[in-house]
Amino acid sequence: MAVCVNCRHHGLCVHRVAIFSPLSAEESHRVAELIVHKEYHKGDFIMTEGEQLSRLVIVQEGQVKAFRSTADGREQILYIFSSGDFFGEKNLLRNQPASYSVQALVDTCLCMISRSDFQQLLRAHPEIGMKIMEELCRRLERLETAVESLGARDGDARVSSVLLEFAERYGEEHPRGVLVRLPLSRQGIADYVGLTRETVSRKLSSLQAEGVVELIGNKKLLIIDKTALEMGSSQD
Amino acid sequence: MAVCVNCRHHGLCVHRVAIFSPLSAEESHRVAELIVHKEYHKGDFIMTEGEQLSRLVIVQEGQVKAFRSTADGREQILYIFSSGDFFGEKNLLRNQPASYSVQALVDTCLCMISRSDFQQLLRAHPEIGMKIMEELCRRLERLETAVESLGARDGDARVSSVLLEFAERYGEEHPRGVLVRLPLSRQGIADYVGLTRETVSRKLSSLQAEGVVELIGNKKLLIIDKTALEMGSSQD
DNA sequence: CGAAGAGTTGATACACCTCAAGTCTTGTGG
DNA sequence: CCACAAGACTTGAGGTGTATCAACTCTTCG
Repeated sequence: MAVCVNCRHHGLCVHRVAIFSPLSAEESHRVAELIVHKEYHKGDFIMTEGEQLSRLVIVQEGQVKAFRSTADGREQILYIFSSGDFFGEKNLLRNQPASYSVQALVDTCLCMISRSDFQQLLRAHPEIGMKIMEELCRRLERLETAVESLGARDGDARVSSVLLEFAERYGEEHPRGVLVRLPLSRQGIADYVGLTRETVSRKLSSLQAEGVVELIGNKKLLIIDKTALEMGSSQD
Repeated sequence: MAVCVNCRHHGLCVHRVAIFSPLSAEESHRVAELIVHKEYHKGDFIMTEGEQLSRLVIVQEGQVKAFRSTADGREQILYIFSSGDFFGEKNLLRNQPASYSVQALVDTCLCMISRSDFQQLLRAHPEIGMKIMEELCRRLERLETAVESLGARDGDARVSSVLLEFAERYGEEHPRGVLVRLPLSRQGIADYVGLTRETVSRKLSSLQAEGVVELIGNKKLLIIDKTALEMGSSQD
């Protein structure tokens, strides 16, 4: 694992991260000194449930999934972290082992700050604490929505709303709708919305048959009738 | 709604709340001056999804449920807040409308601090911010577990784990096991674990038939074989 | 004591899972 | 650049757990 190529080419990774926005230019440079870079390949594990982590990890480039494994071999995906997102804060703030595993979805470059540097930074800049709090609140709200989805909505609604979520985060304009590059495989989507691979496949096929979406290979999808998805995602 | 009787009888409610523990005795008294008390009866709504709240709310005495309502009339309970817990922080930190409704499960006394007083307090005592962050992390972890439960475990496992959760929080020693005062009705438990009233009832009956628990009326339950629940909660 | 609400139990329906076969996609080496 | 193999995805048939609907019982409280 070499030093991150991106950081050398594209300037300081510190600038990509919202929680460090309160820092001045000079301070950013000083923080950049504290950062360790690491590259991972698609499929590599970055951390494992139960592990005692001692760094804050920031996604510089790429995409990772955070998930829990159940006794019977299923996975439940909790978060998808992309460029600018961070994780490991729980371990630093409460000195607790990781509550989920993290695995690279594509080749990924990460930035890491040691516990002591992070805590010093927090003390020196309380506004960073505020930024982190805001992010934790955003994350709480996402999980609240996930709980509502998994607990009170049927499969169709869950698939519709995950497509809308992906469109929001990874979609781009297209003459006939919104083109979405899916961050997850069918199995991954299934692990995210609490269904099986086969069921997700069927739901997507019927959305296509209804003319709501168009499947483009396995990694892309075109949303033609966004309104239909919005109707469907809030359950009939 | 009169001034809270409990606060007058039992001293300052500020002392019950972990996030204010960094305050000195003198400061606690000053904070107590800022607090408004309100009483609610069982069933009263304390806040409603979408509402723009302008106070931090602390549960002084009693119990409330936080939940979301779906279009088809189902409810998904997200949290049960008891004495010492707080809510509304999301609205104050990010200036966002409430993402859930809150309703009193029993007669309840609440303490409220205005947005501006709270923000002043946060600025003056960054350690309070740290305490809040810790609590947010705890809440995140609870929701992560809930997502795993709802997404990847079957009904039996969910009922077993909710019983263990209640035992942890509301259980008391008993010669034959752990006696649990249930904070929720059957419908409430169903809304918490994503099942229906009838299914919860059946699961509880069969746990009783297996000798794992003993139902005592509708509001109490004796856990006889805790190990069996622990086995069952992690799925077979 | 009676009525209303909460809980239980049974019968049936249906959504999703499981298992299995087949197809499409992707990446690799000749 | 094509051929092939491995992996990912799709589709079908059948089984299962949970929802639904309905009748009934228990609890609570005026």
